[in-house]
Amino acid sequence: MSTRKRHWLMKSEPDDFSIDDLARVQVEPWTGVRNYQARNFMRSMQVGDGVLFYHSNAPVPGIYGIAEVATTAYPDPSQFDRKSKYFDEKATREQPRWDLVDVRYVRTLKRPISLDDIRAEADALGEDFALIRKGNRLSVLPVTAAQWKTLLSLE
DNA sequence: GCCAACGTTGGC
DNA sequence: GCCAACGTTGGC
Repeated sequence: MSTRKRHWLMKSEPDDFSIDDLARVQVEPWTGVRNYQARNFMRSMQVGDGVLFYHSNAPVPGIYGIAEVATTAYPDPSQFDRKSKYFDEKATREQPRWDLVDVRYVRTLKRPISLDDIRAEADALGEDFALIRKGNRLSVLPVTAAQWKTLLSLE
């Protein structure tokens, strides 16, 4: 099965895991997503899909780099780990609740695209762009090809 | 199934 | 650290 490459935006707190960390390790399992909508987006990802790496809770929140999806979704091991802060006692190996994908480093932006920059393009990005919708807290969200192009033109 | 209480996200 | 927004939980 093969469909066209899709695009996503994934948020990370840089104190926890930044684009520089991804550049160092190259490939990282995107652990800790505990929101069903975000999980479902990861389940629909395909290897090679483009990822905008977004820093949240940062001095300047925004897009700092590009990554790509390196695996399809599989169970997030931290849900079974009693010592992990992501442990979920309702998850079992037979019936996992939470999935993740591995993400591979592609490049760091020459110039980060700040949330302010992104908001300034709200008209071009459209009402449906979840990142700048009021109150949005999704940590994994879809980006259309047109939005991807618009965003990267701001670099 | 409703909804109040609670927890989390994330910008500021 | 504050707080608005929103998701989840659990009593009923």
